[in-house]
Amino acid sequence: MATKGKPMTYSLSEMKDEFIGKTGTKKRDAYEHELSMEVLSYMIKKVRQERNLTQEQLGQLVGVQKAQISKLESSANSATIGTILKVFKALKAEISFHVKIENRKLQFG
Amino acid sequence: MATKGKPMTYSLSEMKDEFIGKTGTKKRDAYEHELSMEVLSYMIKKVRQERNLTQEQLGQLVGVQKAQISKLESSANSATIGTILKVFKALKAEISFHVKIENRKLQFG
DNA sequence: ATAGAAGTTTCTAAATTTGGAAACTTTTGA
DNA sequence: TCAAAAGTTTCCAAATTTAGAAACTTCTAT
Repeated sequence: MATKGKPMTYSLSEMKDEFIGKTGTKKRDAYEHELSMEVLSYMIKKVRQERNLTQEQLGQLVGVQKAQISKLESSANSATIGTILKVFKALKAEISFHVKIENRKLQFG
Repeated sequence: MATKGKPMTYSLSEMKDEFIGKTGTKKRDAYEHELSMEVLSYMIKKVRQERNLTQEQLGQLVGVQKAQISKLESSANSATIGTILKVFKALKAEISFHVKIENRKLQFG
């Protein structure tokens, strides 16, 4: 898709800034928060597929029925860290957490 | 601390391989699992300190009593993803998750 | 088109987390 | 040294997650 003069590639951050709002705005915060909420569900599913496993097979590896895998893949935000780690362990996948401290003043009171 | 001839710097992975065991060994797996279990607790505390907050102040930001913050900082593995995200949001910190798929065959049956 | 595989939803009970409140312990700074 | 601040632990109840089982829906390959 050609446009006139404007570069066609943006980094993900730049796109977020432009279309969603700069880091710190309410809209961006909400977006990032929702993104984080569902990213783990997506990851579990993605890795399972990468491993060519059905939910039932993964369930066996974890030691639960397929229904629990399905629920996790649809919404992991209410799952405990321990549960998530158990699943990734069964998938032979290493998960790591990275924290970035934003340069904004905290408000409270 | 000087030694003869041997380089003094290792990457974290190399050190893990040498002192704990290669990825895939039971010992390494156990280590990684335990590490993941507690890293979030550590991160919450670290970021809070980085922000120069007491547990009570962070509690106010999150909307809970300081006791809950203390419990989270001592053991986050049983907390839900949602709870963890709520705390990091209050700390104005972005958390991201990274998954690395290990190249090992899965066994099940 | 269709049957079976794969995935989703619902109901239920047990297990566990969340959070308050208060007592307790440790740390800190004067 | 000591009092106050900061952090931890315990008890309890409400809220929520976990998991099984089964019914239901969607997907897939023939």
